[in-house]
Amino acid sequence: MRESDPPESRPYHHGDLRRALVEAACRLLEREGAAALSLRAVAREAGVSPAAPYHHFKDKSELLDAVAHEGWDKLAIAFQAAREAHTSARDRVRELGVAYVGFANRHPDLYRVMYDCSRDKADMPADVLEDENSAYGRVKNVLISAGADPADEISLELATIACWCAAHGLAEMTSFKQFDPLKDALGGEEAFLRGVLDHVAVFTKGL
Amino acid sequence: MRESDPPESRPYHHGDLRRALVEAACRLLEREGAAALSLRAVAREAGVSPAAPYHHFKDKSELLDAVAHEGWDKLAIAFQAAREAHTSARDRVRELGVAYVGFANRHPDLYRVMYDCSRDKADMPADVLEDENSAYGRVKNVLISAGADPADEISLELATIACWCAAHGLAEMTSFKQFDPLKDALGGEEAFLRGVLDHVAVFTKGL
DNA sequence: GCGCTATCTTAGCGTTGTTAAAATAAGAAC
DNA sequence: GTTCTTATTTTAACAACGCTAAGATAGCGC
Repeated sequence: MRESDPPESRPYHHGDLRRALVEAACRLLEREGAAALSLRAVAREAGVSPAAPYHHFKDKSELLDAVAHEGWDKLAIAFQAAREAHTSARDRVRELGVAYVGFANRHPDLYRVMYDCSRDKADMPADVLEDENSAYGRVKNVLISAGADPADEISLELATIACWCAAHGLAEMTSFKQFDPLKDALGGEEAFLRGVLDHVAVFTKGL
Repeated sequence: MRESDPPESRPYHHGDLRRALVEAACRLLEREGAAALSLRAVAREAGVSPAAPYHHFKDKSELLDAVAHEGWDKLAIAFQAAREAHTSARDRVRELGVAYVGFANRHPDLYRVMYDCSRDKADMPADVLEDENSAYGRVKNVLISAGADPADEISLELATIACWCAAHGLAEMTSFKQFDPLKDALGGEEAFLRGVLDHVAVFTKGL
């Protein structure tokens, strides 16, 4: 009785419904946007009844948490790509920001879910902040490799947060139409991002 | 038949229901938070039927627009207070940021409504950006008074946007619990804000 | 084979945003 | 001052939502 799985219609027990639900949610998010992401719609997309998800997630927000986690993983991948291939310290920091904002622009609804979850919990996922290879840790490392003093932990932390805040703010605002003329004048979205991020000079204290 | 207006129970026609609804919404926002801000709850708070608002607002989002507008006005007032009493250029820019983030911290749910509205329309309210005395214009002026070249319009615009993005990002993230140790180390929330904002050095190009 | 338990479905509750139709009041026309 | 018109408000209803309780189904240990 499932439409997208014609041959041997799915068994009563799904196998890994939890996984299927998260994927259905991501699919919906891309296809219909964040406003359309209801629990019932996700269940529909996965081909199960509206009550089925409650055996795998305590409530809707727990499903969204799982989606958000998926998002942070994807962001980490996008970051990895940006790390290579830039020589100057300034470039590396900036390009990390470009990658970050670029990700948010490519997946605006997913990005929204990610931050809504964080805000509701007043916390970002622990692994985003603590891991050496996490997004946050990576910014910190680039700052160090750019000359920031690793011994001055407080200043390093503040600089990292400043970077992150600017990137997050920009991620939420780049799509504002008011900036269109400026983007045109600079020759495109990416040039605009670089322009803004170049004004977030986190080096003033370090070099 | 209205509880909070005992003597001559309100007339059938309200007088200025539009105004009353916006105020009821603001009251609800402070008292119960953004999650509780339903159209029906607002109508309830104003003492009218669930359908009454539709004669003054096309739909819920239009009511929220009005609430958001109220918010931008309040922010402008908070900005006004911050303008005075700081000598160094750097101080003035930073304190504008502190005022901004402070406002967001004092009215987190209102701030959320303000930005959600902007995002849905992919635009901030025109008067926030265009007015000379608007928040945006004020940042620009402070940057000029701090030495930025008013002739280099593009760079000035980029710097202003950088400031705004950092402030917005910080506004949405200051309440994250991960930053608590750092706040303690620095001696409080305000010191933390100043610390972060000092790393957003938008002057590198100008002075 | 039997029962146990996890999984899924059906049915239903209370809430929401929104609309349609009827009720009410205020103002204009005469 | 009565009547007509129009703006405002109410009642009633719809579909969709999150969530819960009850029962159906099926895999697994025995």
